[in-house]
Amino acid sequence: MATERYNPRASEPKWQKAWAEKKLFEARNDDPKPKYYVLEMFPYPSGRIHIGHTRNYTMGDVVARYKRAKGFNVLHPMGWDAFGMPAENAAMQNKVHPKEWTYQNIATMREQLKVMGLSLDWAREFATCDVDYYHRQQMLFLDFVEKGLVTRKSSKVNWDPEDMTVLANEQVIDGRGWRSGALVEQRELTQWFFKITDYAQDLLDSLDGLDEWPEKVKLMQQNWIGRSEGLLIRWPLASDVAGEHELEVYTTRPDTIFGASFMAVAADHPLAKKAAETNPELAKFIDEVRHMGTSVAALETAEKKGFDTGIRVVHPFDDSWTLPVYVANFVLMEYGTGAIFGCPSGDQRDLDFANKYGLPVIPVVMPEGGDAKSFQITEEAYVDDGVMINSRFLDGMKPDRAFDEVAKLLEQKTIGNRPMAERKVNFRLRDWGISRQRYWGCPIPMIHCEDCGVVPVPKADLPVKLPDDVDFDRPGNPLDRHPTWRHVKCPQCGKDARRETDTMDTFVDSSWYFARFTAPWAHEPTDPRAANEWLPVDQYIGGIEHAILHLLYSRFFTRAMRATGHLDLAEPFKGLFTQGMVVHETYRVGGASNNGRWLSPAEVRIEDAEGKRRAIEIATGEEAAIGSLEKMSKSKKNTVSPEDITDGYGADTARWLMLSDSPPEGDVEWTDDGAAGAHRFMQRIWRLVSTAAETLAGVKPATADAGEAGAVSKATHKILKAVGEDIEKLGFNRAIARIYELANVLTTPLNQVAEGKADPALQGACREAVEILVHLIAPVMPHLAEECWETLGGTDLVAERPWPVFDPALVVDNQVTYPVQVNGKKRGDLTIARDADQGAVEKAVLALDFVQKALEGKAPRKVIIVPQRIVNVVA
RNA sequence: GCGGGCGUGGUGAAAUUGGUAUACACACCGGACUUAAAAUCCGGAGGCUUCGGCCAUGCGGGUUCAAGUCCCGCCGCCCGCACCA
Repeated sequence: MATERYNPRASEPKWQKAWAEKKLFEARNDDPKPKYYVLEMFPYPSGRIHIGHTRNYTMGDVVARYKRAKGFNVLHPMGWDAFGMPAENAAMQNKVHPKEWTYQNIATMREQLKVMGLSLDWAREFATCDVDYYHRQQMLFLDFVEKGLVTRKSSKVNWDPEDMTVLANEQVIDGRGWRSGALVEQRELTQWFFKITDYAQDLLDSLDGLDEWPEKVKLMQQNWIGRSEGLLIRWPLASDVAGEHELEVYTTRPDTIFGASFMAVAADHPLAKKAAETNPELAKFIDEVRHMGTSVAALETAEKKGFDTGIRVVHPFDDSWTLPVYVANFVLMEYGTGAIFGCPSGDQRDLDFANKYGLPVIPVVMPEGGDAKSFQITEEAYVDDGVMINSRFLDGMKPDRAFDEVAKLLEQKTIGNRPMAERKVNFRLRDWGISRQRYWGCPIPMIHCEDCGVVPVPKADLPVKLPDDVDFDRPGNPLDRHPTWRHVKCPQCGKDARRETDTMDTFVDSSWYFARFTAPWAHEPTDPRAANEWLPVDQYIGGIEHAILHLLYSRFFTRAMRATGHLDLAEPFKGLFTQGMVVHETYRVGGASNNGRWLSPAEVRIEDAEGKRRAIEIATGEEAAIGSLEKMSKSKKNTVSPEDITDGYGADTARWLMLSDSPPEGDVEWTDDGAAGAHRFMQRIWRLVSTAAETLAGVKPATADAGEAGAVSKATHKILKAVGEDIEKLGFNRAIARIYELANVLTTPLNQVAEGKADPALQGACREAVEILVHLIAPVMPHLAEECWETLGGTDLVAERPWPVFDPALVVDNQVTYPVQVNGKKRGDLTIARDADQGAVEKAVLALDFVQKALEGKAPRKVIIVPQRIVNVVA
């Protein structure tokens, strides 16, 4: 009888080797089985695997192993999102080449992932910094250029003058560069853009069809795309300004046009610039606005300020009505036309502005049933639905009718030789600027020639390889000061020309890697046949932090790849799942204030004193404040590395812990107790199986339908069904609870078997139950499952075996126990044959003691019988 | 400001989507085994109770035979976007 403890450190490598030798996880593109593509967002090789990765990849692996057992040809690949700034920062700080740093990290992290026993197809592995990969990305770029999906235009960027690079908005913290701390400047730079806005409407509409995506993510994308329907109105200028005779304004509320009391334009608006030429005070104001901070805090607290340009416009419906044009600091050049008309009564911001500058406030919408004569707006704008007032021919209409009326009338009027108004759909979504003044990224394959302009690198000359001989002793882009790399002949005229030295945003790399996995050996970016066969990804799993950018870019890229013939679908991810974070409580000595000192979990000892948990710093004996659960971060030192579990308890324990207790979309707390508990359960399974294994050796699995054995079979098949359903729905925590339940149910019978006290029927049922148990734990604890299977005499691997099939006859009971309520409160139970008709159930219920007592001899008012559920007697 | 979500034991959480509230786990308590401890196994447990019951899913109301679940109003927490016209 095997009674030793299960030793994961010995077993896990053994089974990993066995799987690898049989190449069980290598997907073949010509496999006739139905396909299933499961993918976890690939990691950035920062140095070490984080516990969050462990959770993410465990979830994907459970799905992959389950689907494989269900008979699918499963593609479950892994790669590395390997370009990006941290490699360059490391180069600057530690004098190590970004390439060396990156590949070193990849090597480390690959080994860490292998310890996890993930069923990954390592044959398809690649890193986005492989020349082989970015070569294909450059091919795609050129195809996009040819298709008109790429433009080059000037745009405002956050410029870090110290690091001499463009920063993304999220890299600007309180107006300063996140790394250098230098004050960020706004600069106009000519940049490369992908024309994602061409697909704005399609990207919005297609969200509807993504019914396996979280509503939350779809909503976030919808808001990000930000579609609005409005009217473009051309207001005549009272007198021409430097040849201009109109001001174009975009509005979603043309119905409020009679409430207009001023116009406001952005500081960068052409009209503002022209007016400033002759007005030094205005020029000064515009300059001030430009230098205002762009940080969230600055915007929130910034006072609404304006400056009257002296320019006047004429109201489209009243030649005698003129309105002043202000330059205002809250109007954005990037949205609409960079100009608005202000209707103070219907917009809080406009109202504040009007009150500040003494502009008229005319209420134009009032609540239905209100009194038009007395209705006034002073401090709070009225933004709800209602009826039009003070609006001449619009009076009495609802705002949406007034909208149409104004649109209809102004469309017919003309200004210059254009209509005075046009209906226009506006999007918040901007084109995707991909230029980065960095070294460690995919070079943009373009050449600047003085005579020919911007010329694409001929495909035959690809790849444009990053030069290795670069130095990072100075800030800025090393490609810009490389002695030879940037000098090149113009492919068109042959004259000396200059390479584009910008590289692509790393989001480009991650926007098509899922397609590359389908045929990573292909010479073209994709093998369209393979891509169309495997895609869309059936189940994509990753963090919510990518809900907008990565997922939106990938959706755009798939469309662009379709337009250029690389694949033939629009939506890359059929099912999306966003998993929660791994959190841990924090410890801090020296008070909760800012001067406190954070401690790592390893530095504290938890004591239980009179029911209260206390954390004591081991080194000093000082008590530390226990802080809330927070995302693991280096600054708060509440990180736990996967090795903390795998070194002691093994990969299966780590995998089990990551999926236990908490729903996968929510945060999971890492606790020592949890890890110990998961490990205890693993040992318990091993003990259950291994102690019974000898007695069960010659026993044939059999399903029993009666007696003690029948109860075992019944419970086992019910749980088998439930676990399958839970995994399909990614309800891993529920699946695990069911498995605990099965272990609890089997404990007594299996002990009987081990003690030789079981009859043949119970032995057969137990044999079957144990086999099912082993298959049920296999997706989560694959190594233990193999060890158990071997102990039971299995000659093949669980990893290559099919998922067990439950017997439908066993999951329904012949007898049903109805809870019986009287007036909605449970008073007892009724056990009756499953197929008893309503009449029989009612008769039996009314005969029950407690029901008779409650009815006091009277007839019930009503008896509600919900078949297979509940009975309620209304007295 | 706009949009969305959440609130259930000491703790993480279940609840077939309107049908027995608290499955499963952690922690806790008791028992067995042990010289002892660990490990393991068995058992207990929402609160109050006059032992008939009564009260409990953030608070208050409503719909319903029946509400954690649906509706209305509060309170609290979390997330996303944000000067978007």
